[in-house]
Amino acid sequence: MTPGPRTPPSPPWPGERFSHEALAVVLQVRHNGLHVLLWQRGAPPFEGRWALPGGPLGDDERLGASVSRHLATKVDLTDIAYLEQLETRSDPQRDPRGRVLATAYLALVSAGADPRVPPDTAWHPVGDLPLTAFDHGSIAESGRDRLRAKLSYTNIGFALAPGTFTIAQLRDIYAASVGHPVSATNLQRVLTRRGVIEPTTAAARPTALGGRPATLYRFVARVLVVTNPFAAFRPPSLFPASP
Amino acid sequence: MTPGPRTPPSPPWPGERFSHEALAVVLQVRHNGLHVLLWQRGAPPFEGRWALPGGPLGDDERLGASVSRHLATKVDLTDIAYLEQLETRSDPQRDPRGRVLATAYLALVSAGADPRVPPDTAWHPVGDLPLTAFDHGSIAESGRDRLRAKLSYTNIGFALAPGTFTIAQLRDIYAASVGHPVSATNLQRVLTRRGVIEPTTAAARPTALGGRPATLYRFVARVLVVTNPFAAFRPPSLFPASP
DNA sequence: CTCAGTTTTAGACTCTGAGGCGAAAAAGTT
DNA sequence: AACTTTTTCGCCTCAGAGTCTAAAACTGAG
Repeated sequence: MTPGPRTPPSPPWPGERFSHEALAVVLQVRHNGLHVLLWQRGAPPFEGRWALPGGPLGDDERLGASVSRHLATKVDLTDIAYLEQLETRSDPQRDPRGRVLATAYLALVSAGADPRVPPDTAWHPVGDLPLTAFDHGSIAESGRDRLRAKLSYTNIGFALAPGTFTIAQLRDIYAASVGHPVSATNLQRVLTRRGVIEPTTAAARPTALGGRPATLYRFVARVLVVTNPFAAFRPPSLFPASP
Repeated sequence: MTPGPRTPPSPPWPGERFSHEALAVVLQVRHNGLHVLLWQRGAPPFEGRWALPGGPLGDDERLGASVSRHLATKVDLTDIAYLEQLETRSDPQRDPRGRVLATAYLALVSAGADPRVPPDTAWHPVGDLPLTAFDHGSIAESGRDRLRAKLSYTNIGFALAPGTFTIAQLRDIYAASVGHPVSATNLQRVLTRRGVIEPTTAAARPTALGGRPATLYRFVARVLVVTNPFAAFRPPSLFPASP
């Protein structure tokens, strides 16, 4: 046997090398509003401004794993119900210290969960951000937009809602996320018809101050499923029948 | 005046540095099929296999510009009607020579254009790819899926169709892209109702062998516009009227 | 213990608009 | 005049919006 790899000597990779960081837009519905997790920088540049959690990509690490690792120090990992790559920013000027590429992820935390976060981090309403560092403000908005779009044609709500919930709770979660009122009646009908949510058998009630106890619902699947929206572009069910 | 920048001395950026390349999934409808532009590697690794066009990110270059630059050597720049970032691949093993991050872009070329390409590059049916190098096969499929999804809820067809076209031509383009037959009748009504296409006044006919001359249509806008699909999640038009 | 009040769910209707499907009409060519 | 291809029209279905009402199930007062 010839020892070592069989690959012929390959030329060194021609390009430059770049610093790279993984960032997370962590979103959660709290207090009937959509919030994003930010931490306040304690050192220049942008000292005092708020930044997305994240950090440098590890030597032998994939980007998704890197986000998870960095988030582990900010929020409990098990609280992240969904993670999806958003986009990669490459503006050479985006970091005044030098060039750093950044790949941003969208991370969702279920409502109700209240992970411990370090003292320098806090949840901010995504519609009313504080002064942000770098390009993190626009990245956060990009994450918010992605979530809003996906809410309408996927079951991504599973990552925002607790494991079991009433329609009223779900309405509040959706309303907070999309940024405008949502009809509970329509929401219930549309989501059940699509097969996205289902009532639990042991429909019970958690608490209230009088009033009919609500049925508890749950999401049928807890992985992303897109509902085929436009019949216009589905494969036709019927073809001109052969004579 | 104090000379030089005012920023206090900042610590060096902590992370490693990574090679980074920009790749393009260049799609075009040709011969009634959706094709992707690939070039055949002439050297290891993956010698003889087909790869996406692209190359190393430049020192002071943004990713989008890098794709354009690398494409310029493969196809005429002006033939790229649309460019959009797809995703960033970070598997440490994706290149056997060493770690290279790759950011892929989706690039669309209008049907009818026939850019000169170098001798080692060729168009391949995206539904029947040859042996591909690295993870380029799955990236190409990812681009195809993105295009298919966007065809249904955006006007992205403007980048696939020539400046002016008949409904029949457009039907063929859509059918080739989505991979199944499309009804010309429905396509015309849906796209005009959405305000995506419009008939040209000088509706004329190019050629045929008998038959009614077709009206020439054009896309109203040649930048991406998404049509708000789900009224379910639009802001409600009516509120419970105050008494 | 019962009854009134409250709160919320759940279901019944109707209405609208988008899209699917098929056939007739239009406008050329041979 | 026959043929061909495209356009246009009408009808049907279905998803979703919006409104209203009945029913359910709890709280608290009498």
